[in-house]
Amino acid sequence: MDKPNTKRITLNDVALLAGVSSQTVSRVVNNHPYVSEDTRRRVLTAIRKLNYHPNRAARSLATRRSCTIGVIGYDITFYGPAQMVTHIEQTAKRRGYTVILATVDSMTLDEVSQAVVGVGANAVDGLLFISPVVGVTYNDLVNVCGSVPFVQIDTELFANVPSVVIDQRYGSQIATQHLIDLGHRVIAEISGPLTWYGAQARHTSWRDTLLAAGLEPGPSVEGDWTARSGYEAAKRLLAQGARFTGLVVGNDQMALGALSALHEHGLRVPEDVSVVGFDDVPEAAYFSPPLTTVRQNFAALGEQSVEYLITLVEKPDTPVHQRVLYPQFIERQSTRPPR
Amino acid sequence: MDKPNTKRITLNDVALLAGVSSQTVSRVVNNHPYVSEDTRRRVLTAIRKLNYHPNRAARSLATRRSCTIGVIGYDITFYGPAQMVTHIEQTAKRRGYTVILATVDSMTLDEVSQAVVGVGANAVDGLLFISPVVGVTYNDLVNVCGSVPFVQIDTELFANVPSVVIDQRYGSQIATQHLIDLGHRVIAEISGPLTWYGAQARHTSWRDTLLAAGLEPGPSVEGDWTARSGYEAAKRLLAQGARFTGLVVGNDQMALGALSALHEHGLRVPEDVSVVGFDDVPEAAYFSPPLTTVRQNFAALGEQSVEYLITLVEKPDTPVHQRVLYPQFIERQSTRPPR
DNA sequence: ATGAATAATGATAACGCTAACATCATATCA
DNA sequence: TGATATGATGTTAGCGTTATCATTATTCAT
Repeated sequence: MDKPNTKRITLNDVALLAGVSSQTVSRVVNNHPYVSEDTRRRVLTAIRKLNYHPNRAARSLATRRSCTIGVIGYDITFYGPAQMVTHIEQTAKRRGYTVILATVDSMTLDEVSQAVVGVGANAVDGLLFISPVVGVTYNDLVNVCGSVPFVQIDTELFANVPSVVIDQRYGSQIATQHLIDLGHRVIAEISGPLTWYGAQARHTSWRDTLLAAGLEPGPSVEGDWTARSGYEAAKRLLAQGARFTGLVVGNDQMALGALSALHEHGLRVPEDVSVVGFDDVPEAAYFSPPLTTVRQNFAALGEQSVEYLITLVEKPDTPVHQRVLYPQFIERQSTRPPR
Repeated sequence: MDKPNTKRITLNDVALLAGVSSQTVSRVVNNHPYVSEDTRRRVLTAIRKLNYHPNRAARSLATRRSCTIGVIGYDITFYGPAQMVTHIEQTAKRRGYTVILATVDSMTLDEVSQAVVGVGANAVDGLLFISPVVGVTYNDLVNVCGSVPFVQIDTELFANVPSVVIDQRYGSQIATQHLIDLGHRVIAEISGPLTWYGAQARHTSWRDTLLAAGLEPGPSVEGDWTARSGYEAAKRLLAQGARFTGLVVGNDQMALGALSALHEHGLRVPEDVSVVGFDDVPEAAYFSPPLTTVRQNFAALGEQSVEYLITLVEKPDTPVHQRVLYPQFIERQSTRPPR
């Protein structure tokens, strides 16, 4: 199908074959006006015959645009981030953009700026930071990104920076309130790592909701999002002899671990303890018992951040703002009134 | 930190400031020999002062290399693929390469070639296909990729194409044999979608292993990898009145669904039915009961495929081969001898 | 019929970098 | 001492596009 001796096909080759100037071919390729129907057809035929594809590097050198966005992600193997990355890529593709991916091990200024350089700050029209943890500040990012517009995803709530976030405070509130409304009076928590904005928000909101209801916050232990850590956190809670009947957990994986620990301890869910998770991973409905949880729309998070970023790229003077999405409460069988 | 009026900093600006030619700056940037310690230092200082970063597009236009690899993935939200993507990116970074990501909804020739073009076949030094499903053939890919080297991951076993795969046939064999060795005689299966090479391999191997042991393969139902489908598949199995005591499931998520269905049906695991999964997702140890499963090393899959691809990029006449990795059996509490 | 608008094309110069060659010291050897 | 190697630099010419300007043919109103 291809030439054996791989010589790159350029605009000029097409122009020669079509009997026009390379500039005209460029016009056809870029859908510019002022090309007669006739030549357009001839050029298109030549393009197809030679299997020509424009060279991105050359184009972006001439245009100073790359139609590429960089995604800098912190730990994208978890369900949420993986979901986001997928939807970011799909939305970008739909809008004619390509995605360059880079991961960082920590959100330090050093690592992040290295990632930005790696992604090639000047080879990218915009940057997306999946930055759910405390680390570089907005001002750091401004410095690192220079004139490249960027959007942060899943970052601090109510910060006036270009970002798209979920109001997890609200999510945790409805989860906790749900347990209160069922009649629970001692409600413990297994939180995510408090270096994460989301974990922080959920934790604070759990406490505040209890206080607002005139209840003393139950014991709280910190996990690291994994099922294992949820298991261990629950063990620790039980070892402390805490007598809670409600348990709010920072995500579904940890909730699974907690379920396992409670079970081992001879406690039944929901008869003895009600458990509510966070995220609504696809598996949550098949835990035993099916998990009451708070659904986060990671897909929307990904999509909207890309849309926002592209707006910023194409209209640089768009005012900065934070878009806030709301999670949704999902009631299943892991919660019920205390006995 | 940056100039307010965003003028791009070029090699020339650095050269001017350092009082050398732009070529010398280029030499410094690319660590070429024949630059005196003294000028090198001067140039580096100038680079730092101006915060210069080489322009990728220009460089790759001049070099005809991009130090970028394209990853074309089919459904990367599942645990395995997400794991792979992460490790691909990390390995690539370590080796000085950047990753461009593209997803396809199906492995059809059409979609795949579109993705390859989208990724910019000519803006990429090599391509990685996460192609676990039946679809485009090796020859299709050769045509689509032209002279760009590529490696397939997690594809057909024993195909003599540049690829890195896990021997899932073997994995399913040890899983099934484990149940046989425990004394189970009726062993059912919930397979993944048989359009996936892996699902196919596991399915065939489950059957073959039983036949080799002189046993009749139990009933088999097809799922779609989700917990929901595992739940429904198990329901269907039970509705058929199948009297199996062993159940081999195509992945851990479906196994979770099956666990839930068995539980609902009043069957205890492992007392009444032994269940073995596949993948060893981090949650599997916290299912109830903890799941016996077959661990796949997705990290290694990702790493090795990148290493292989880079070899292909840098030494184009490397002979084609398939690297095969082996899964590992993990015994937990969901399997035991039948009563 | 004339000038002005407009459609269709081509020519030329960037874009920022590196490869390849050219140059000029300086060091090394017979 | 002259010939030769080699270290350190500069010059020039692309890489494959697109922007910009220039040119020609065509249409249309006056």
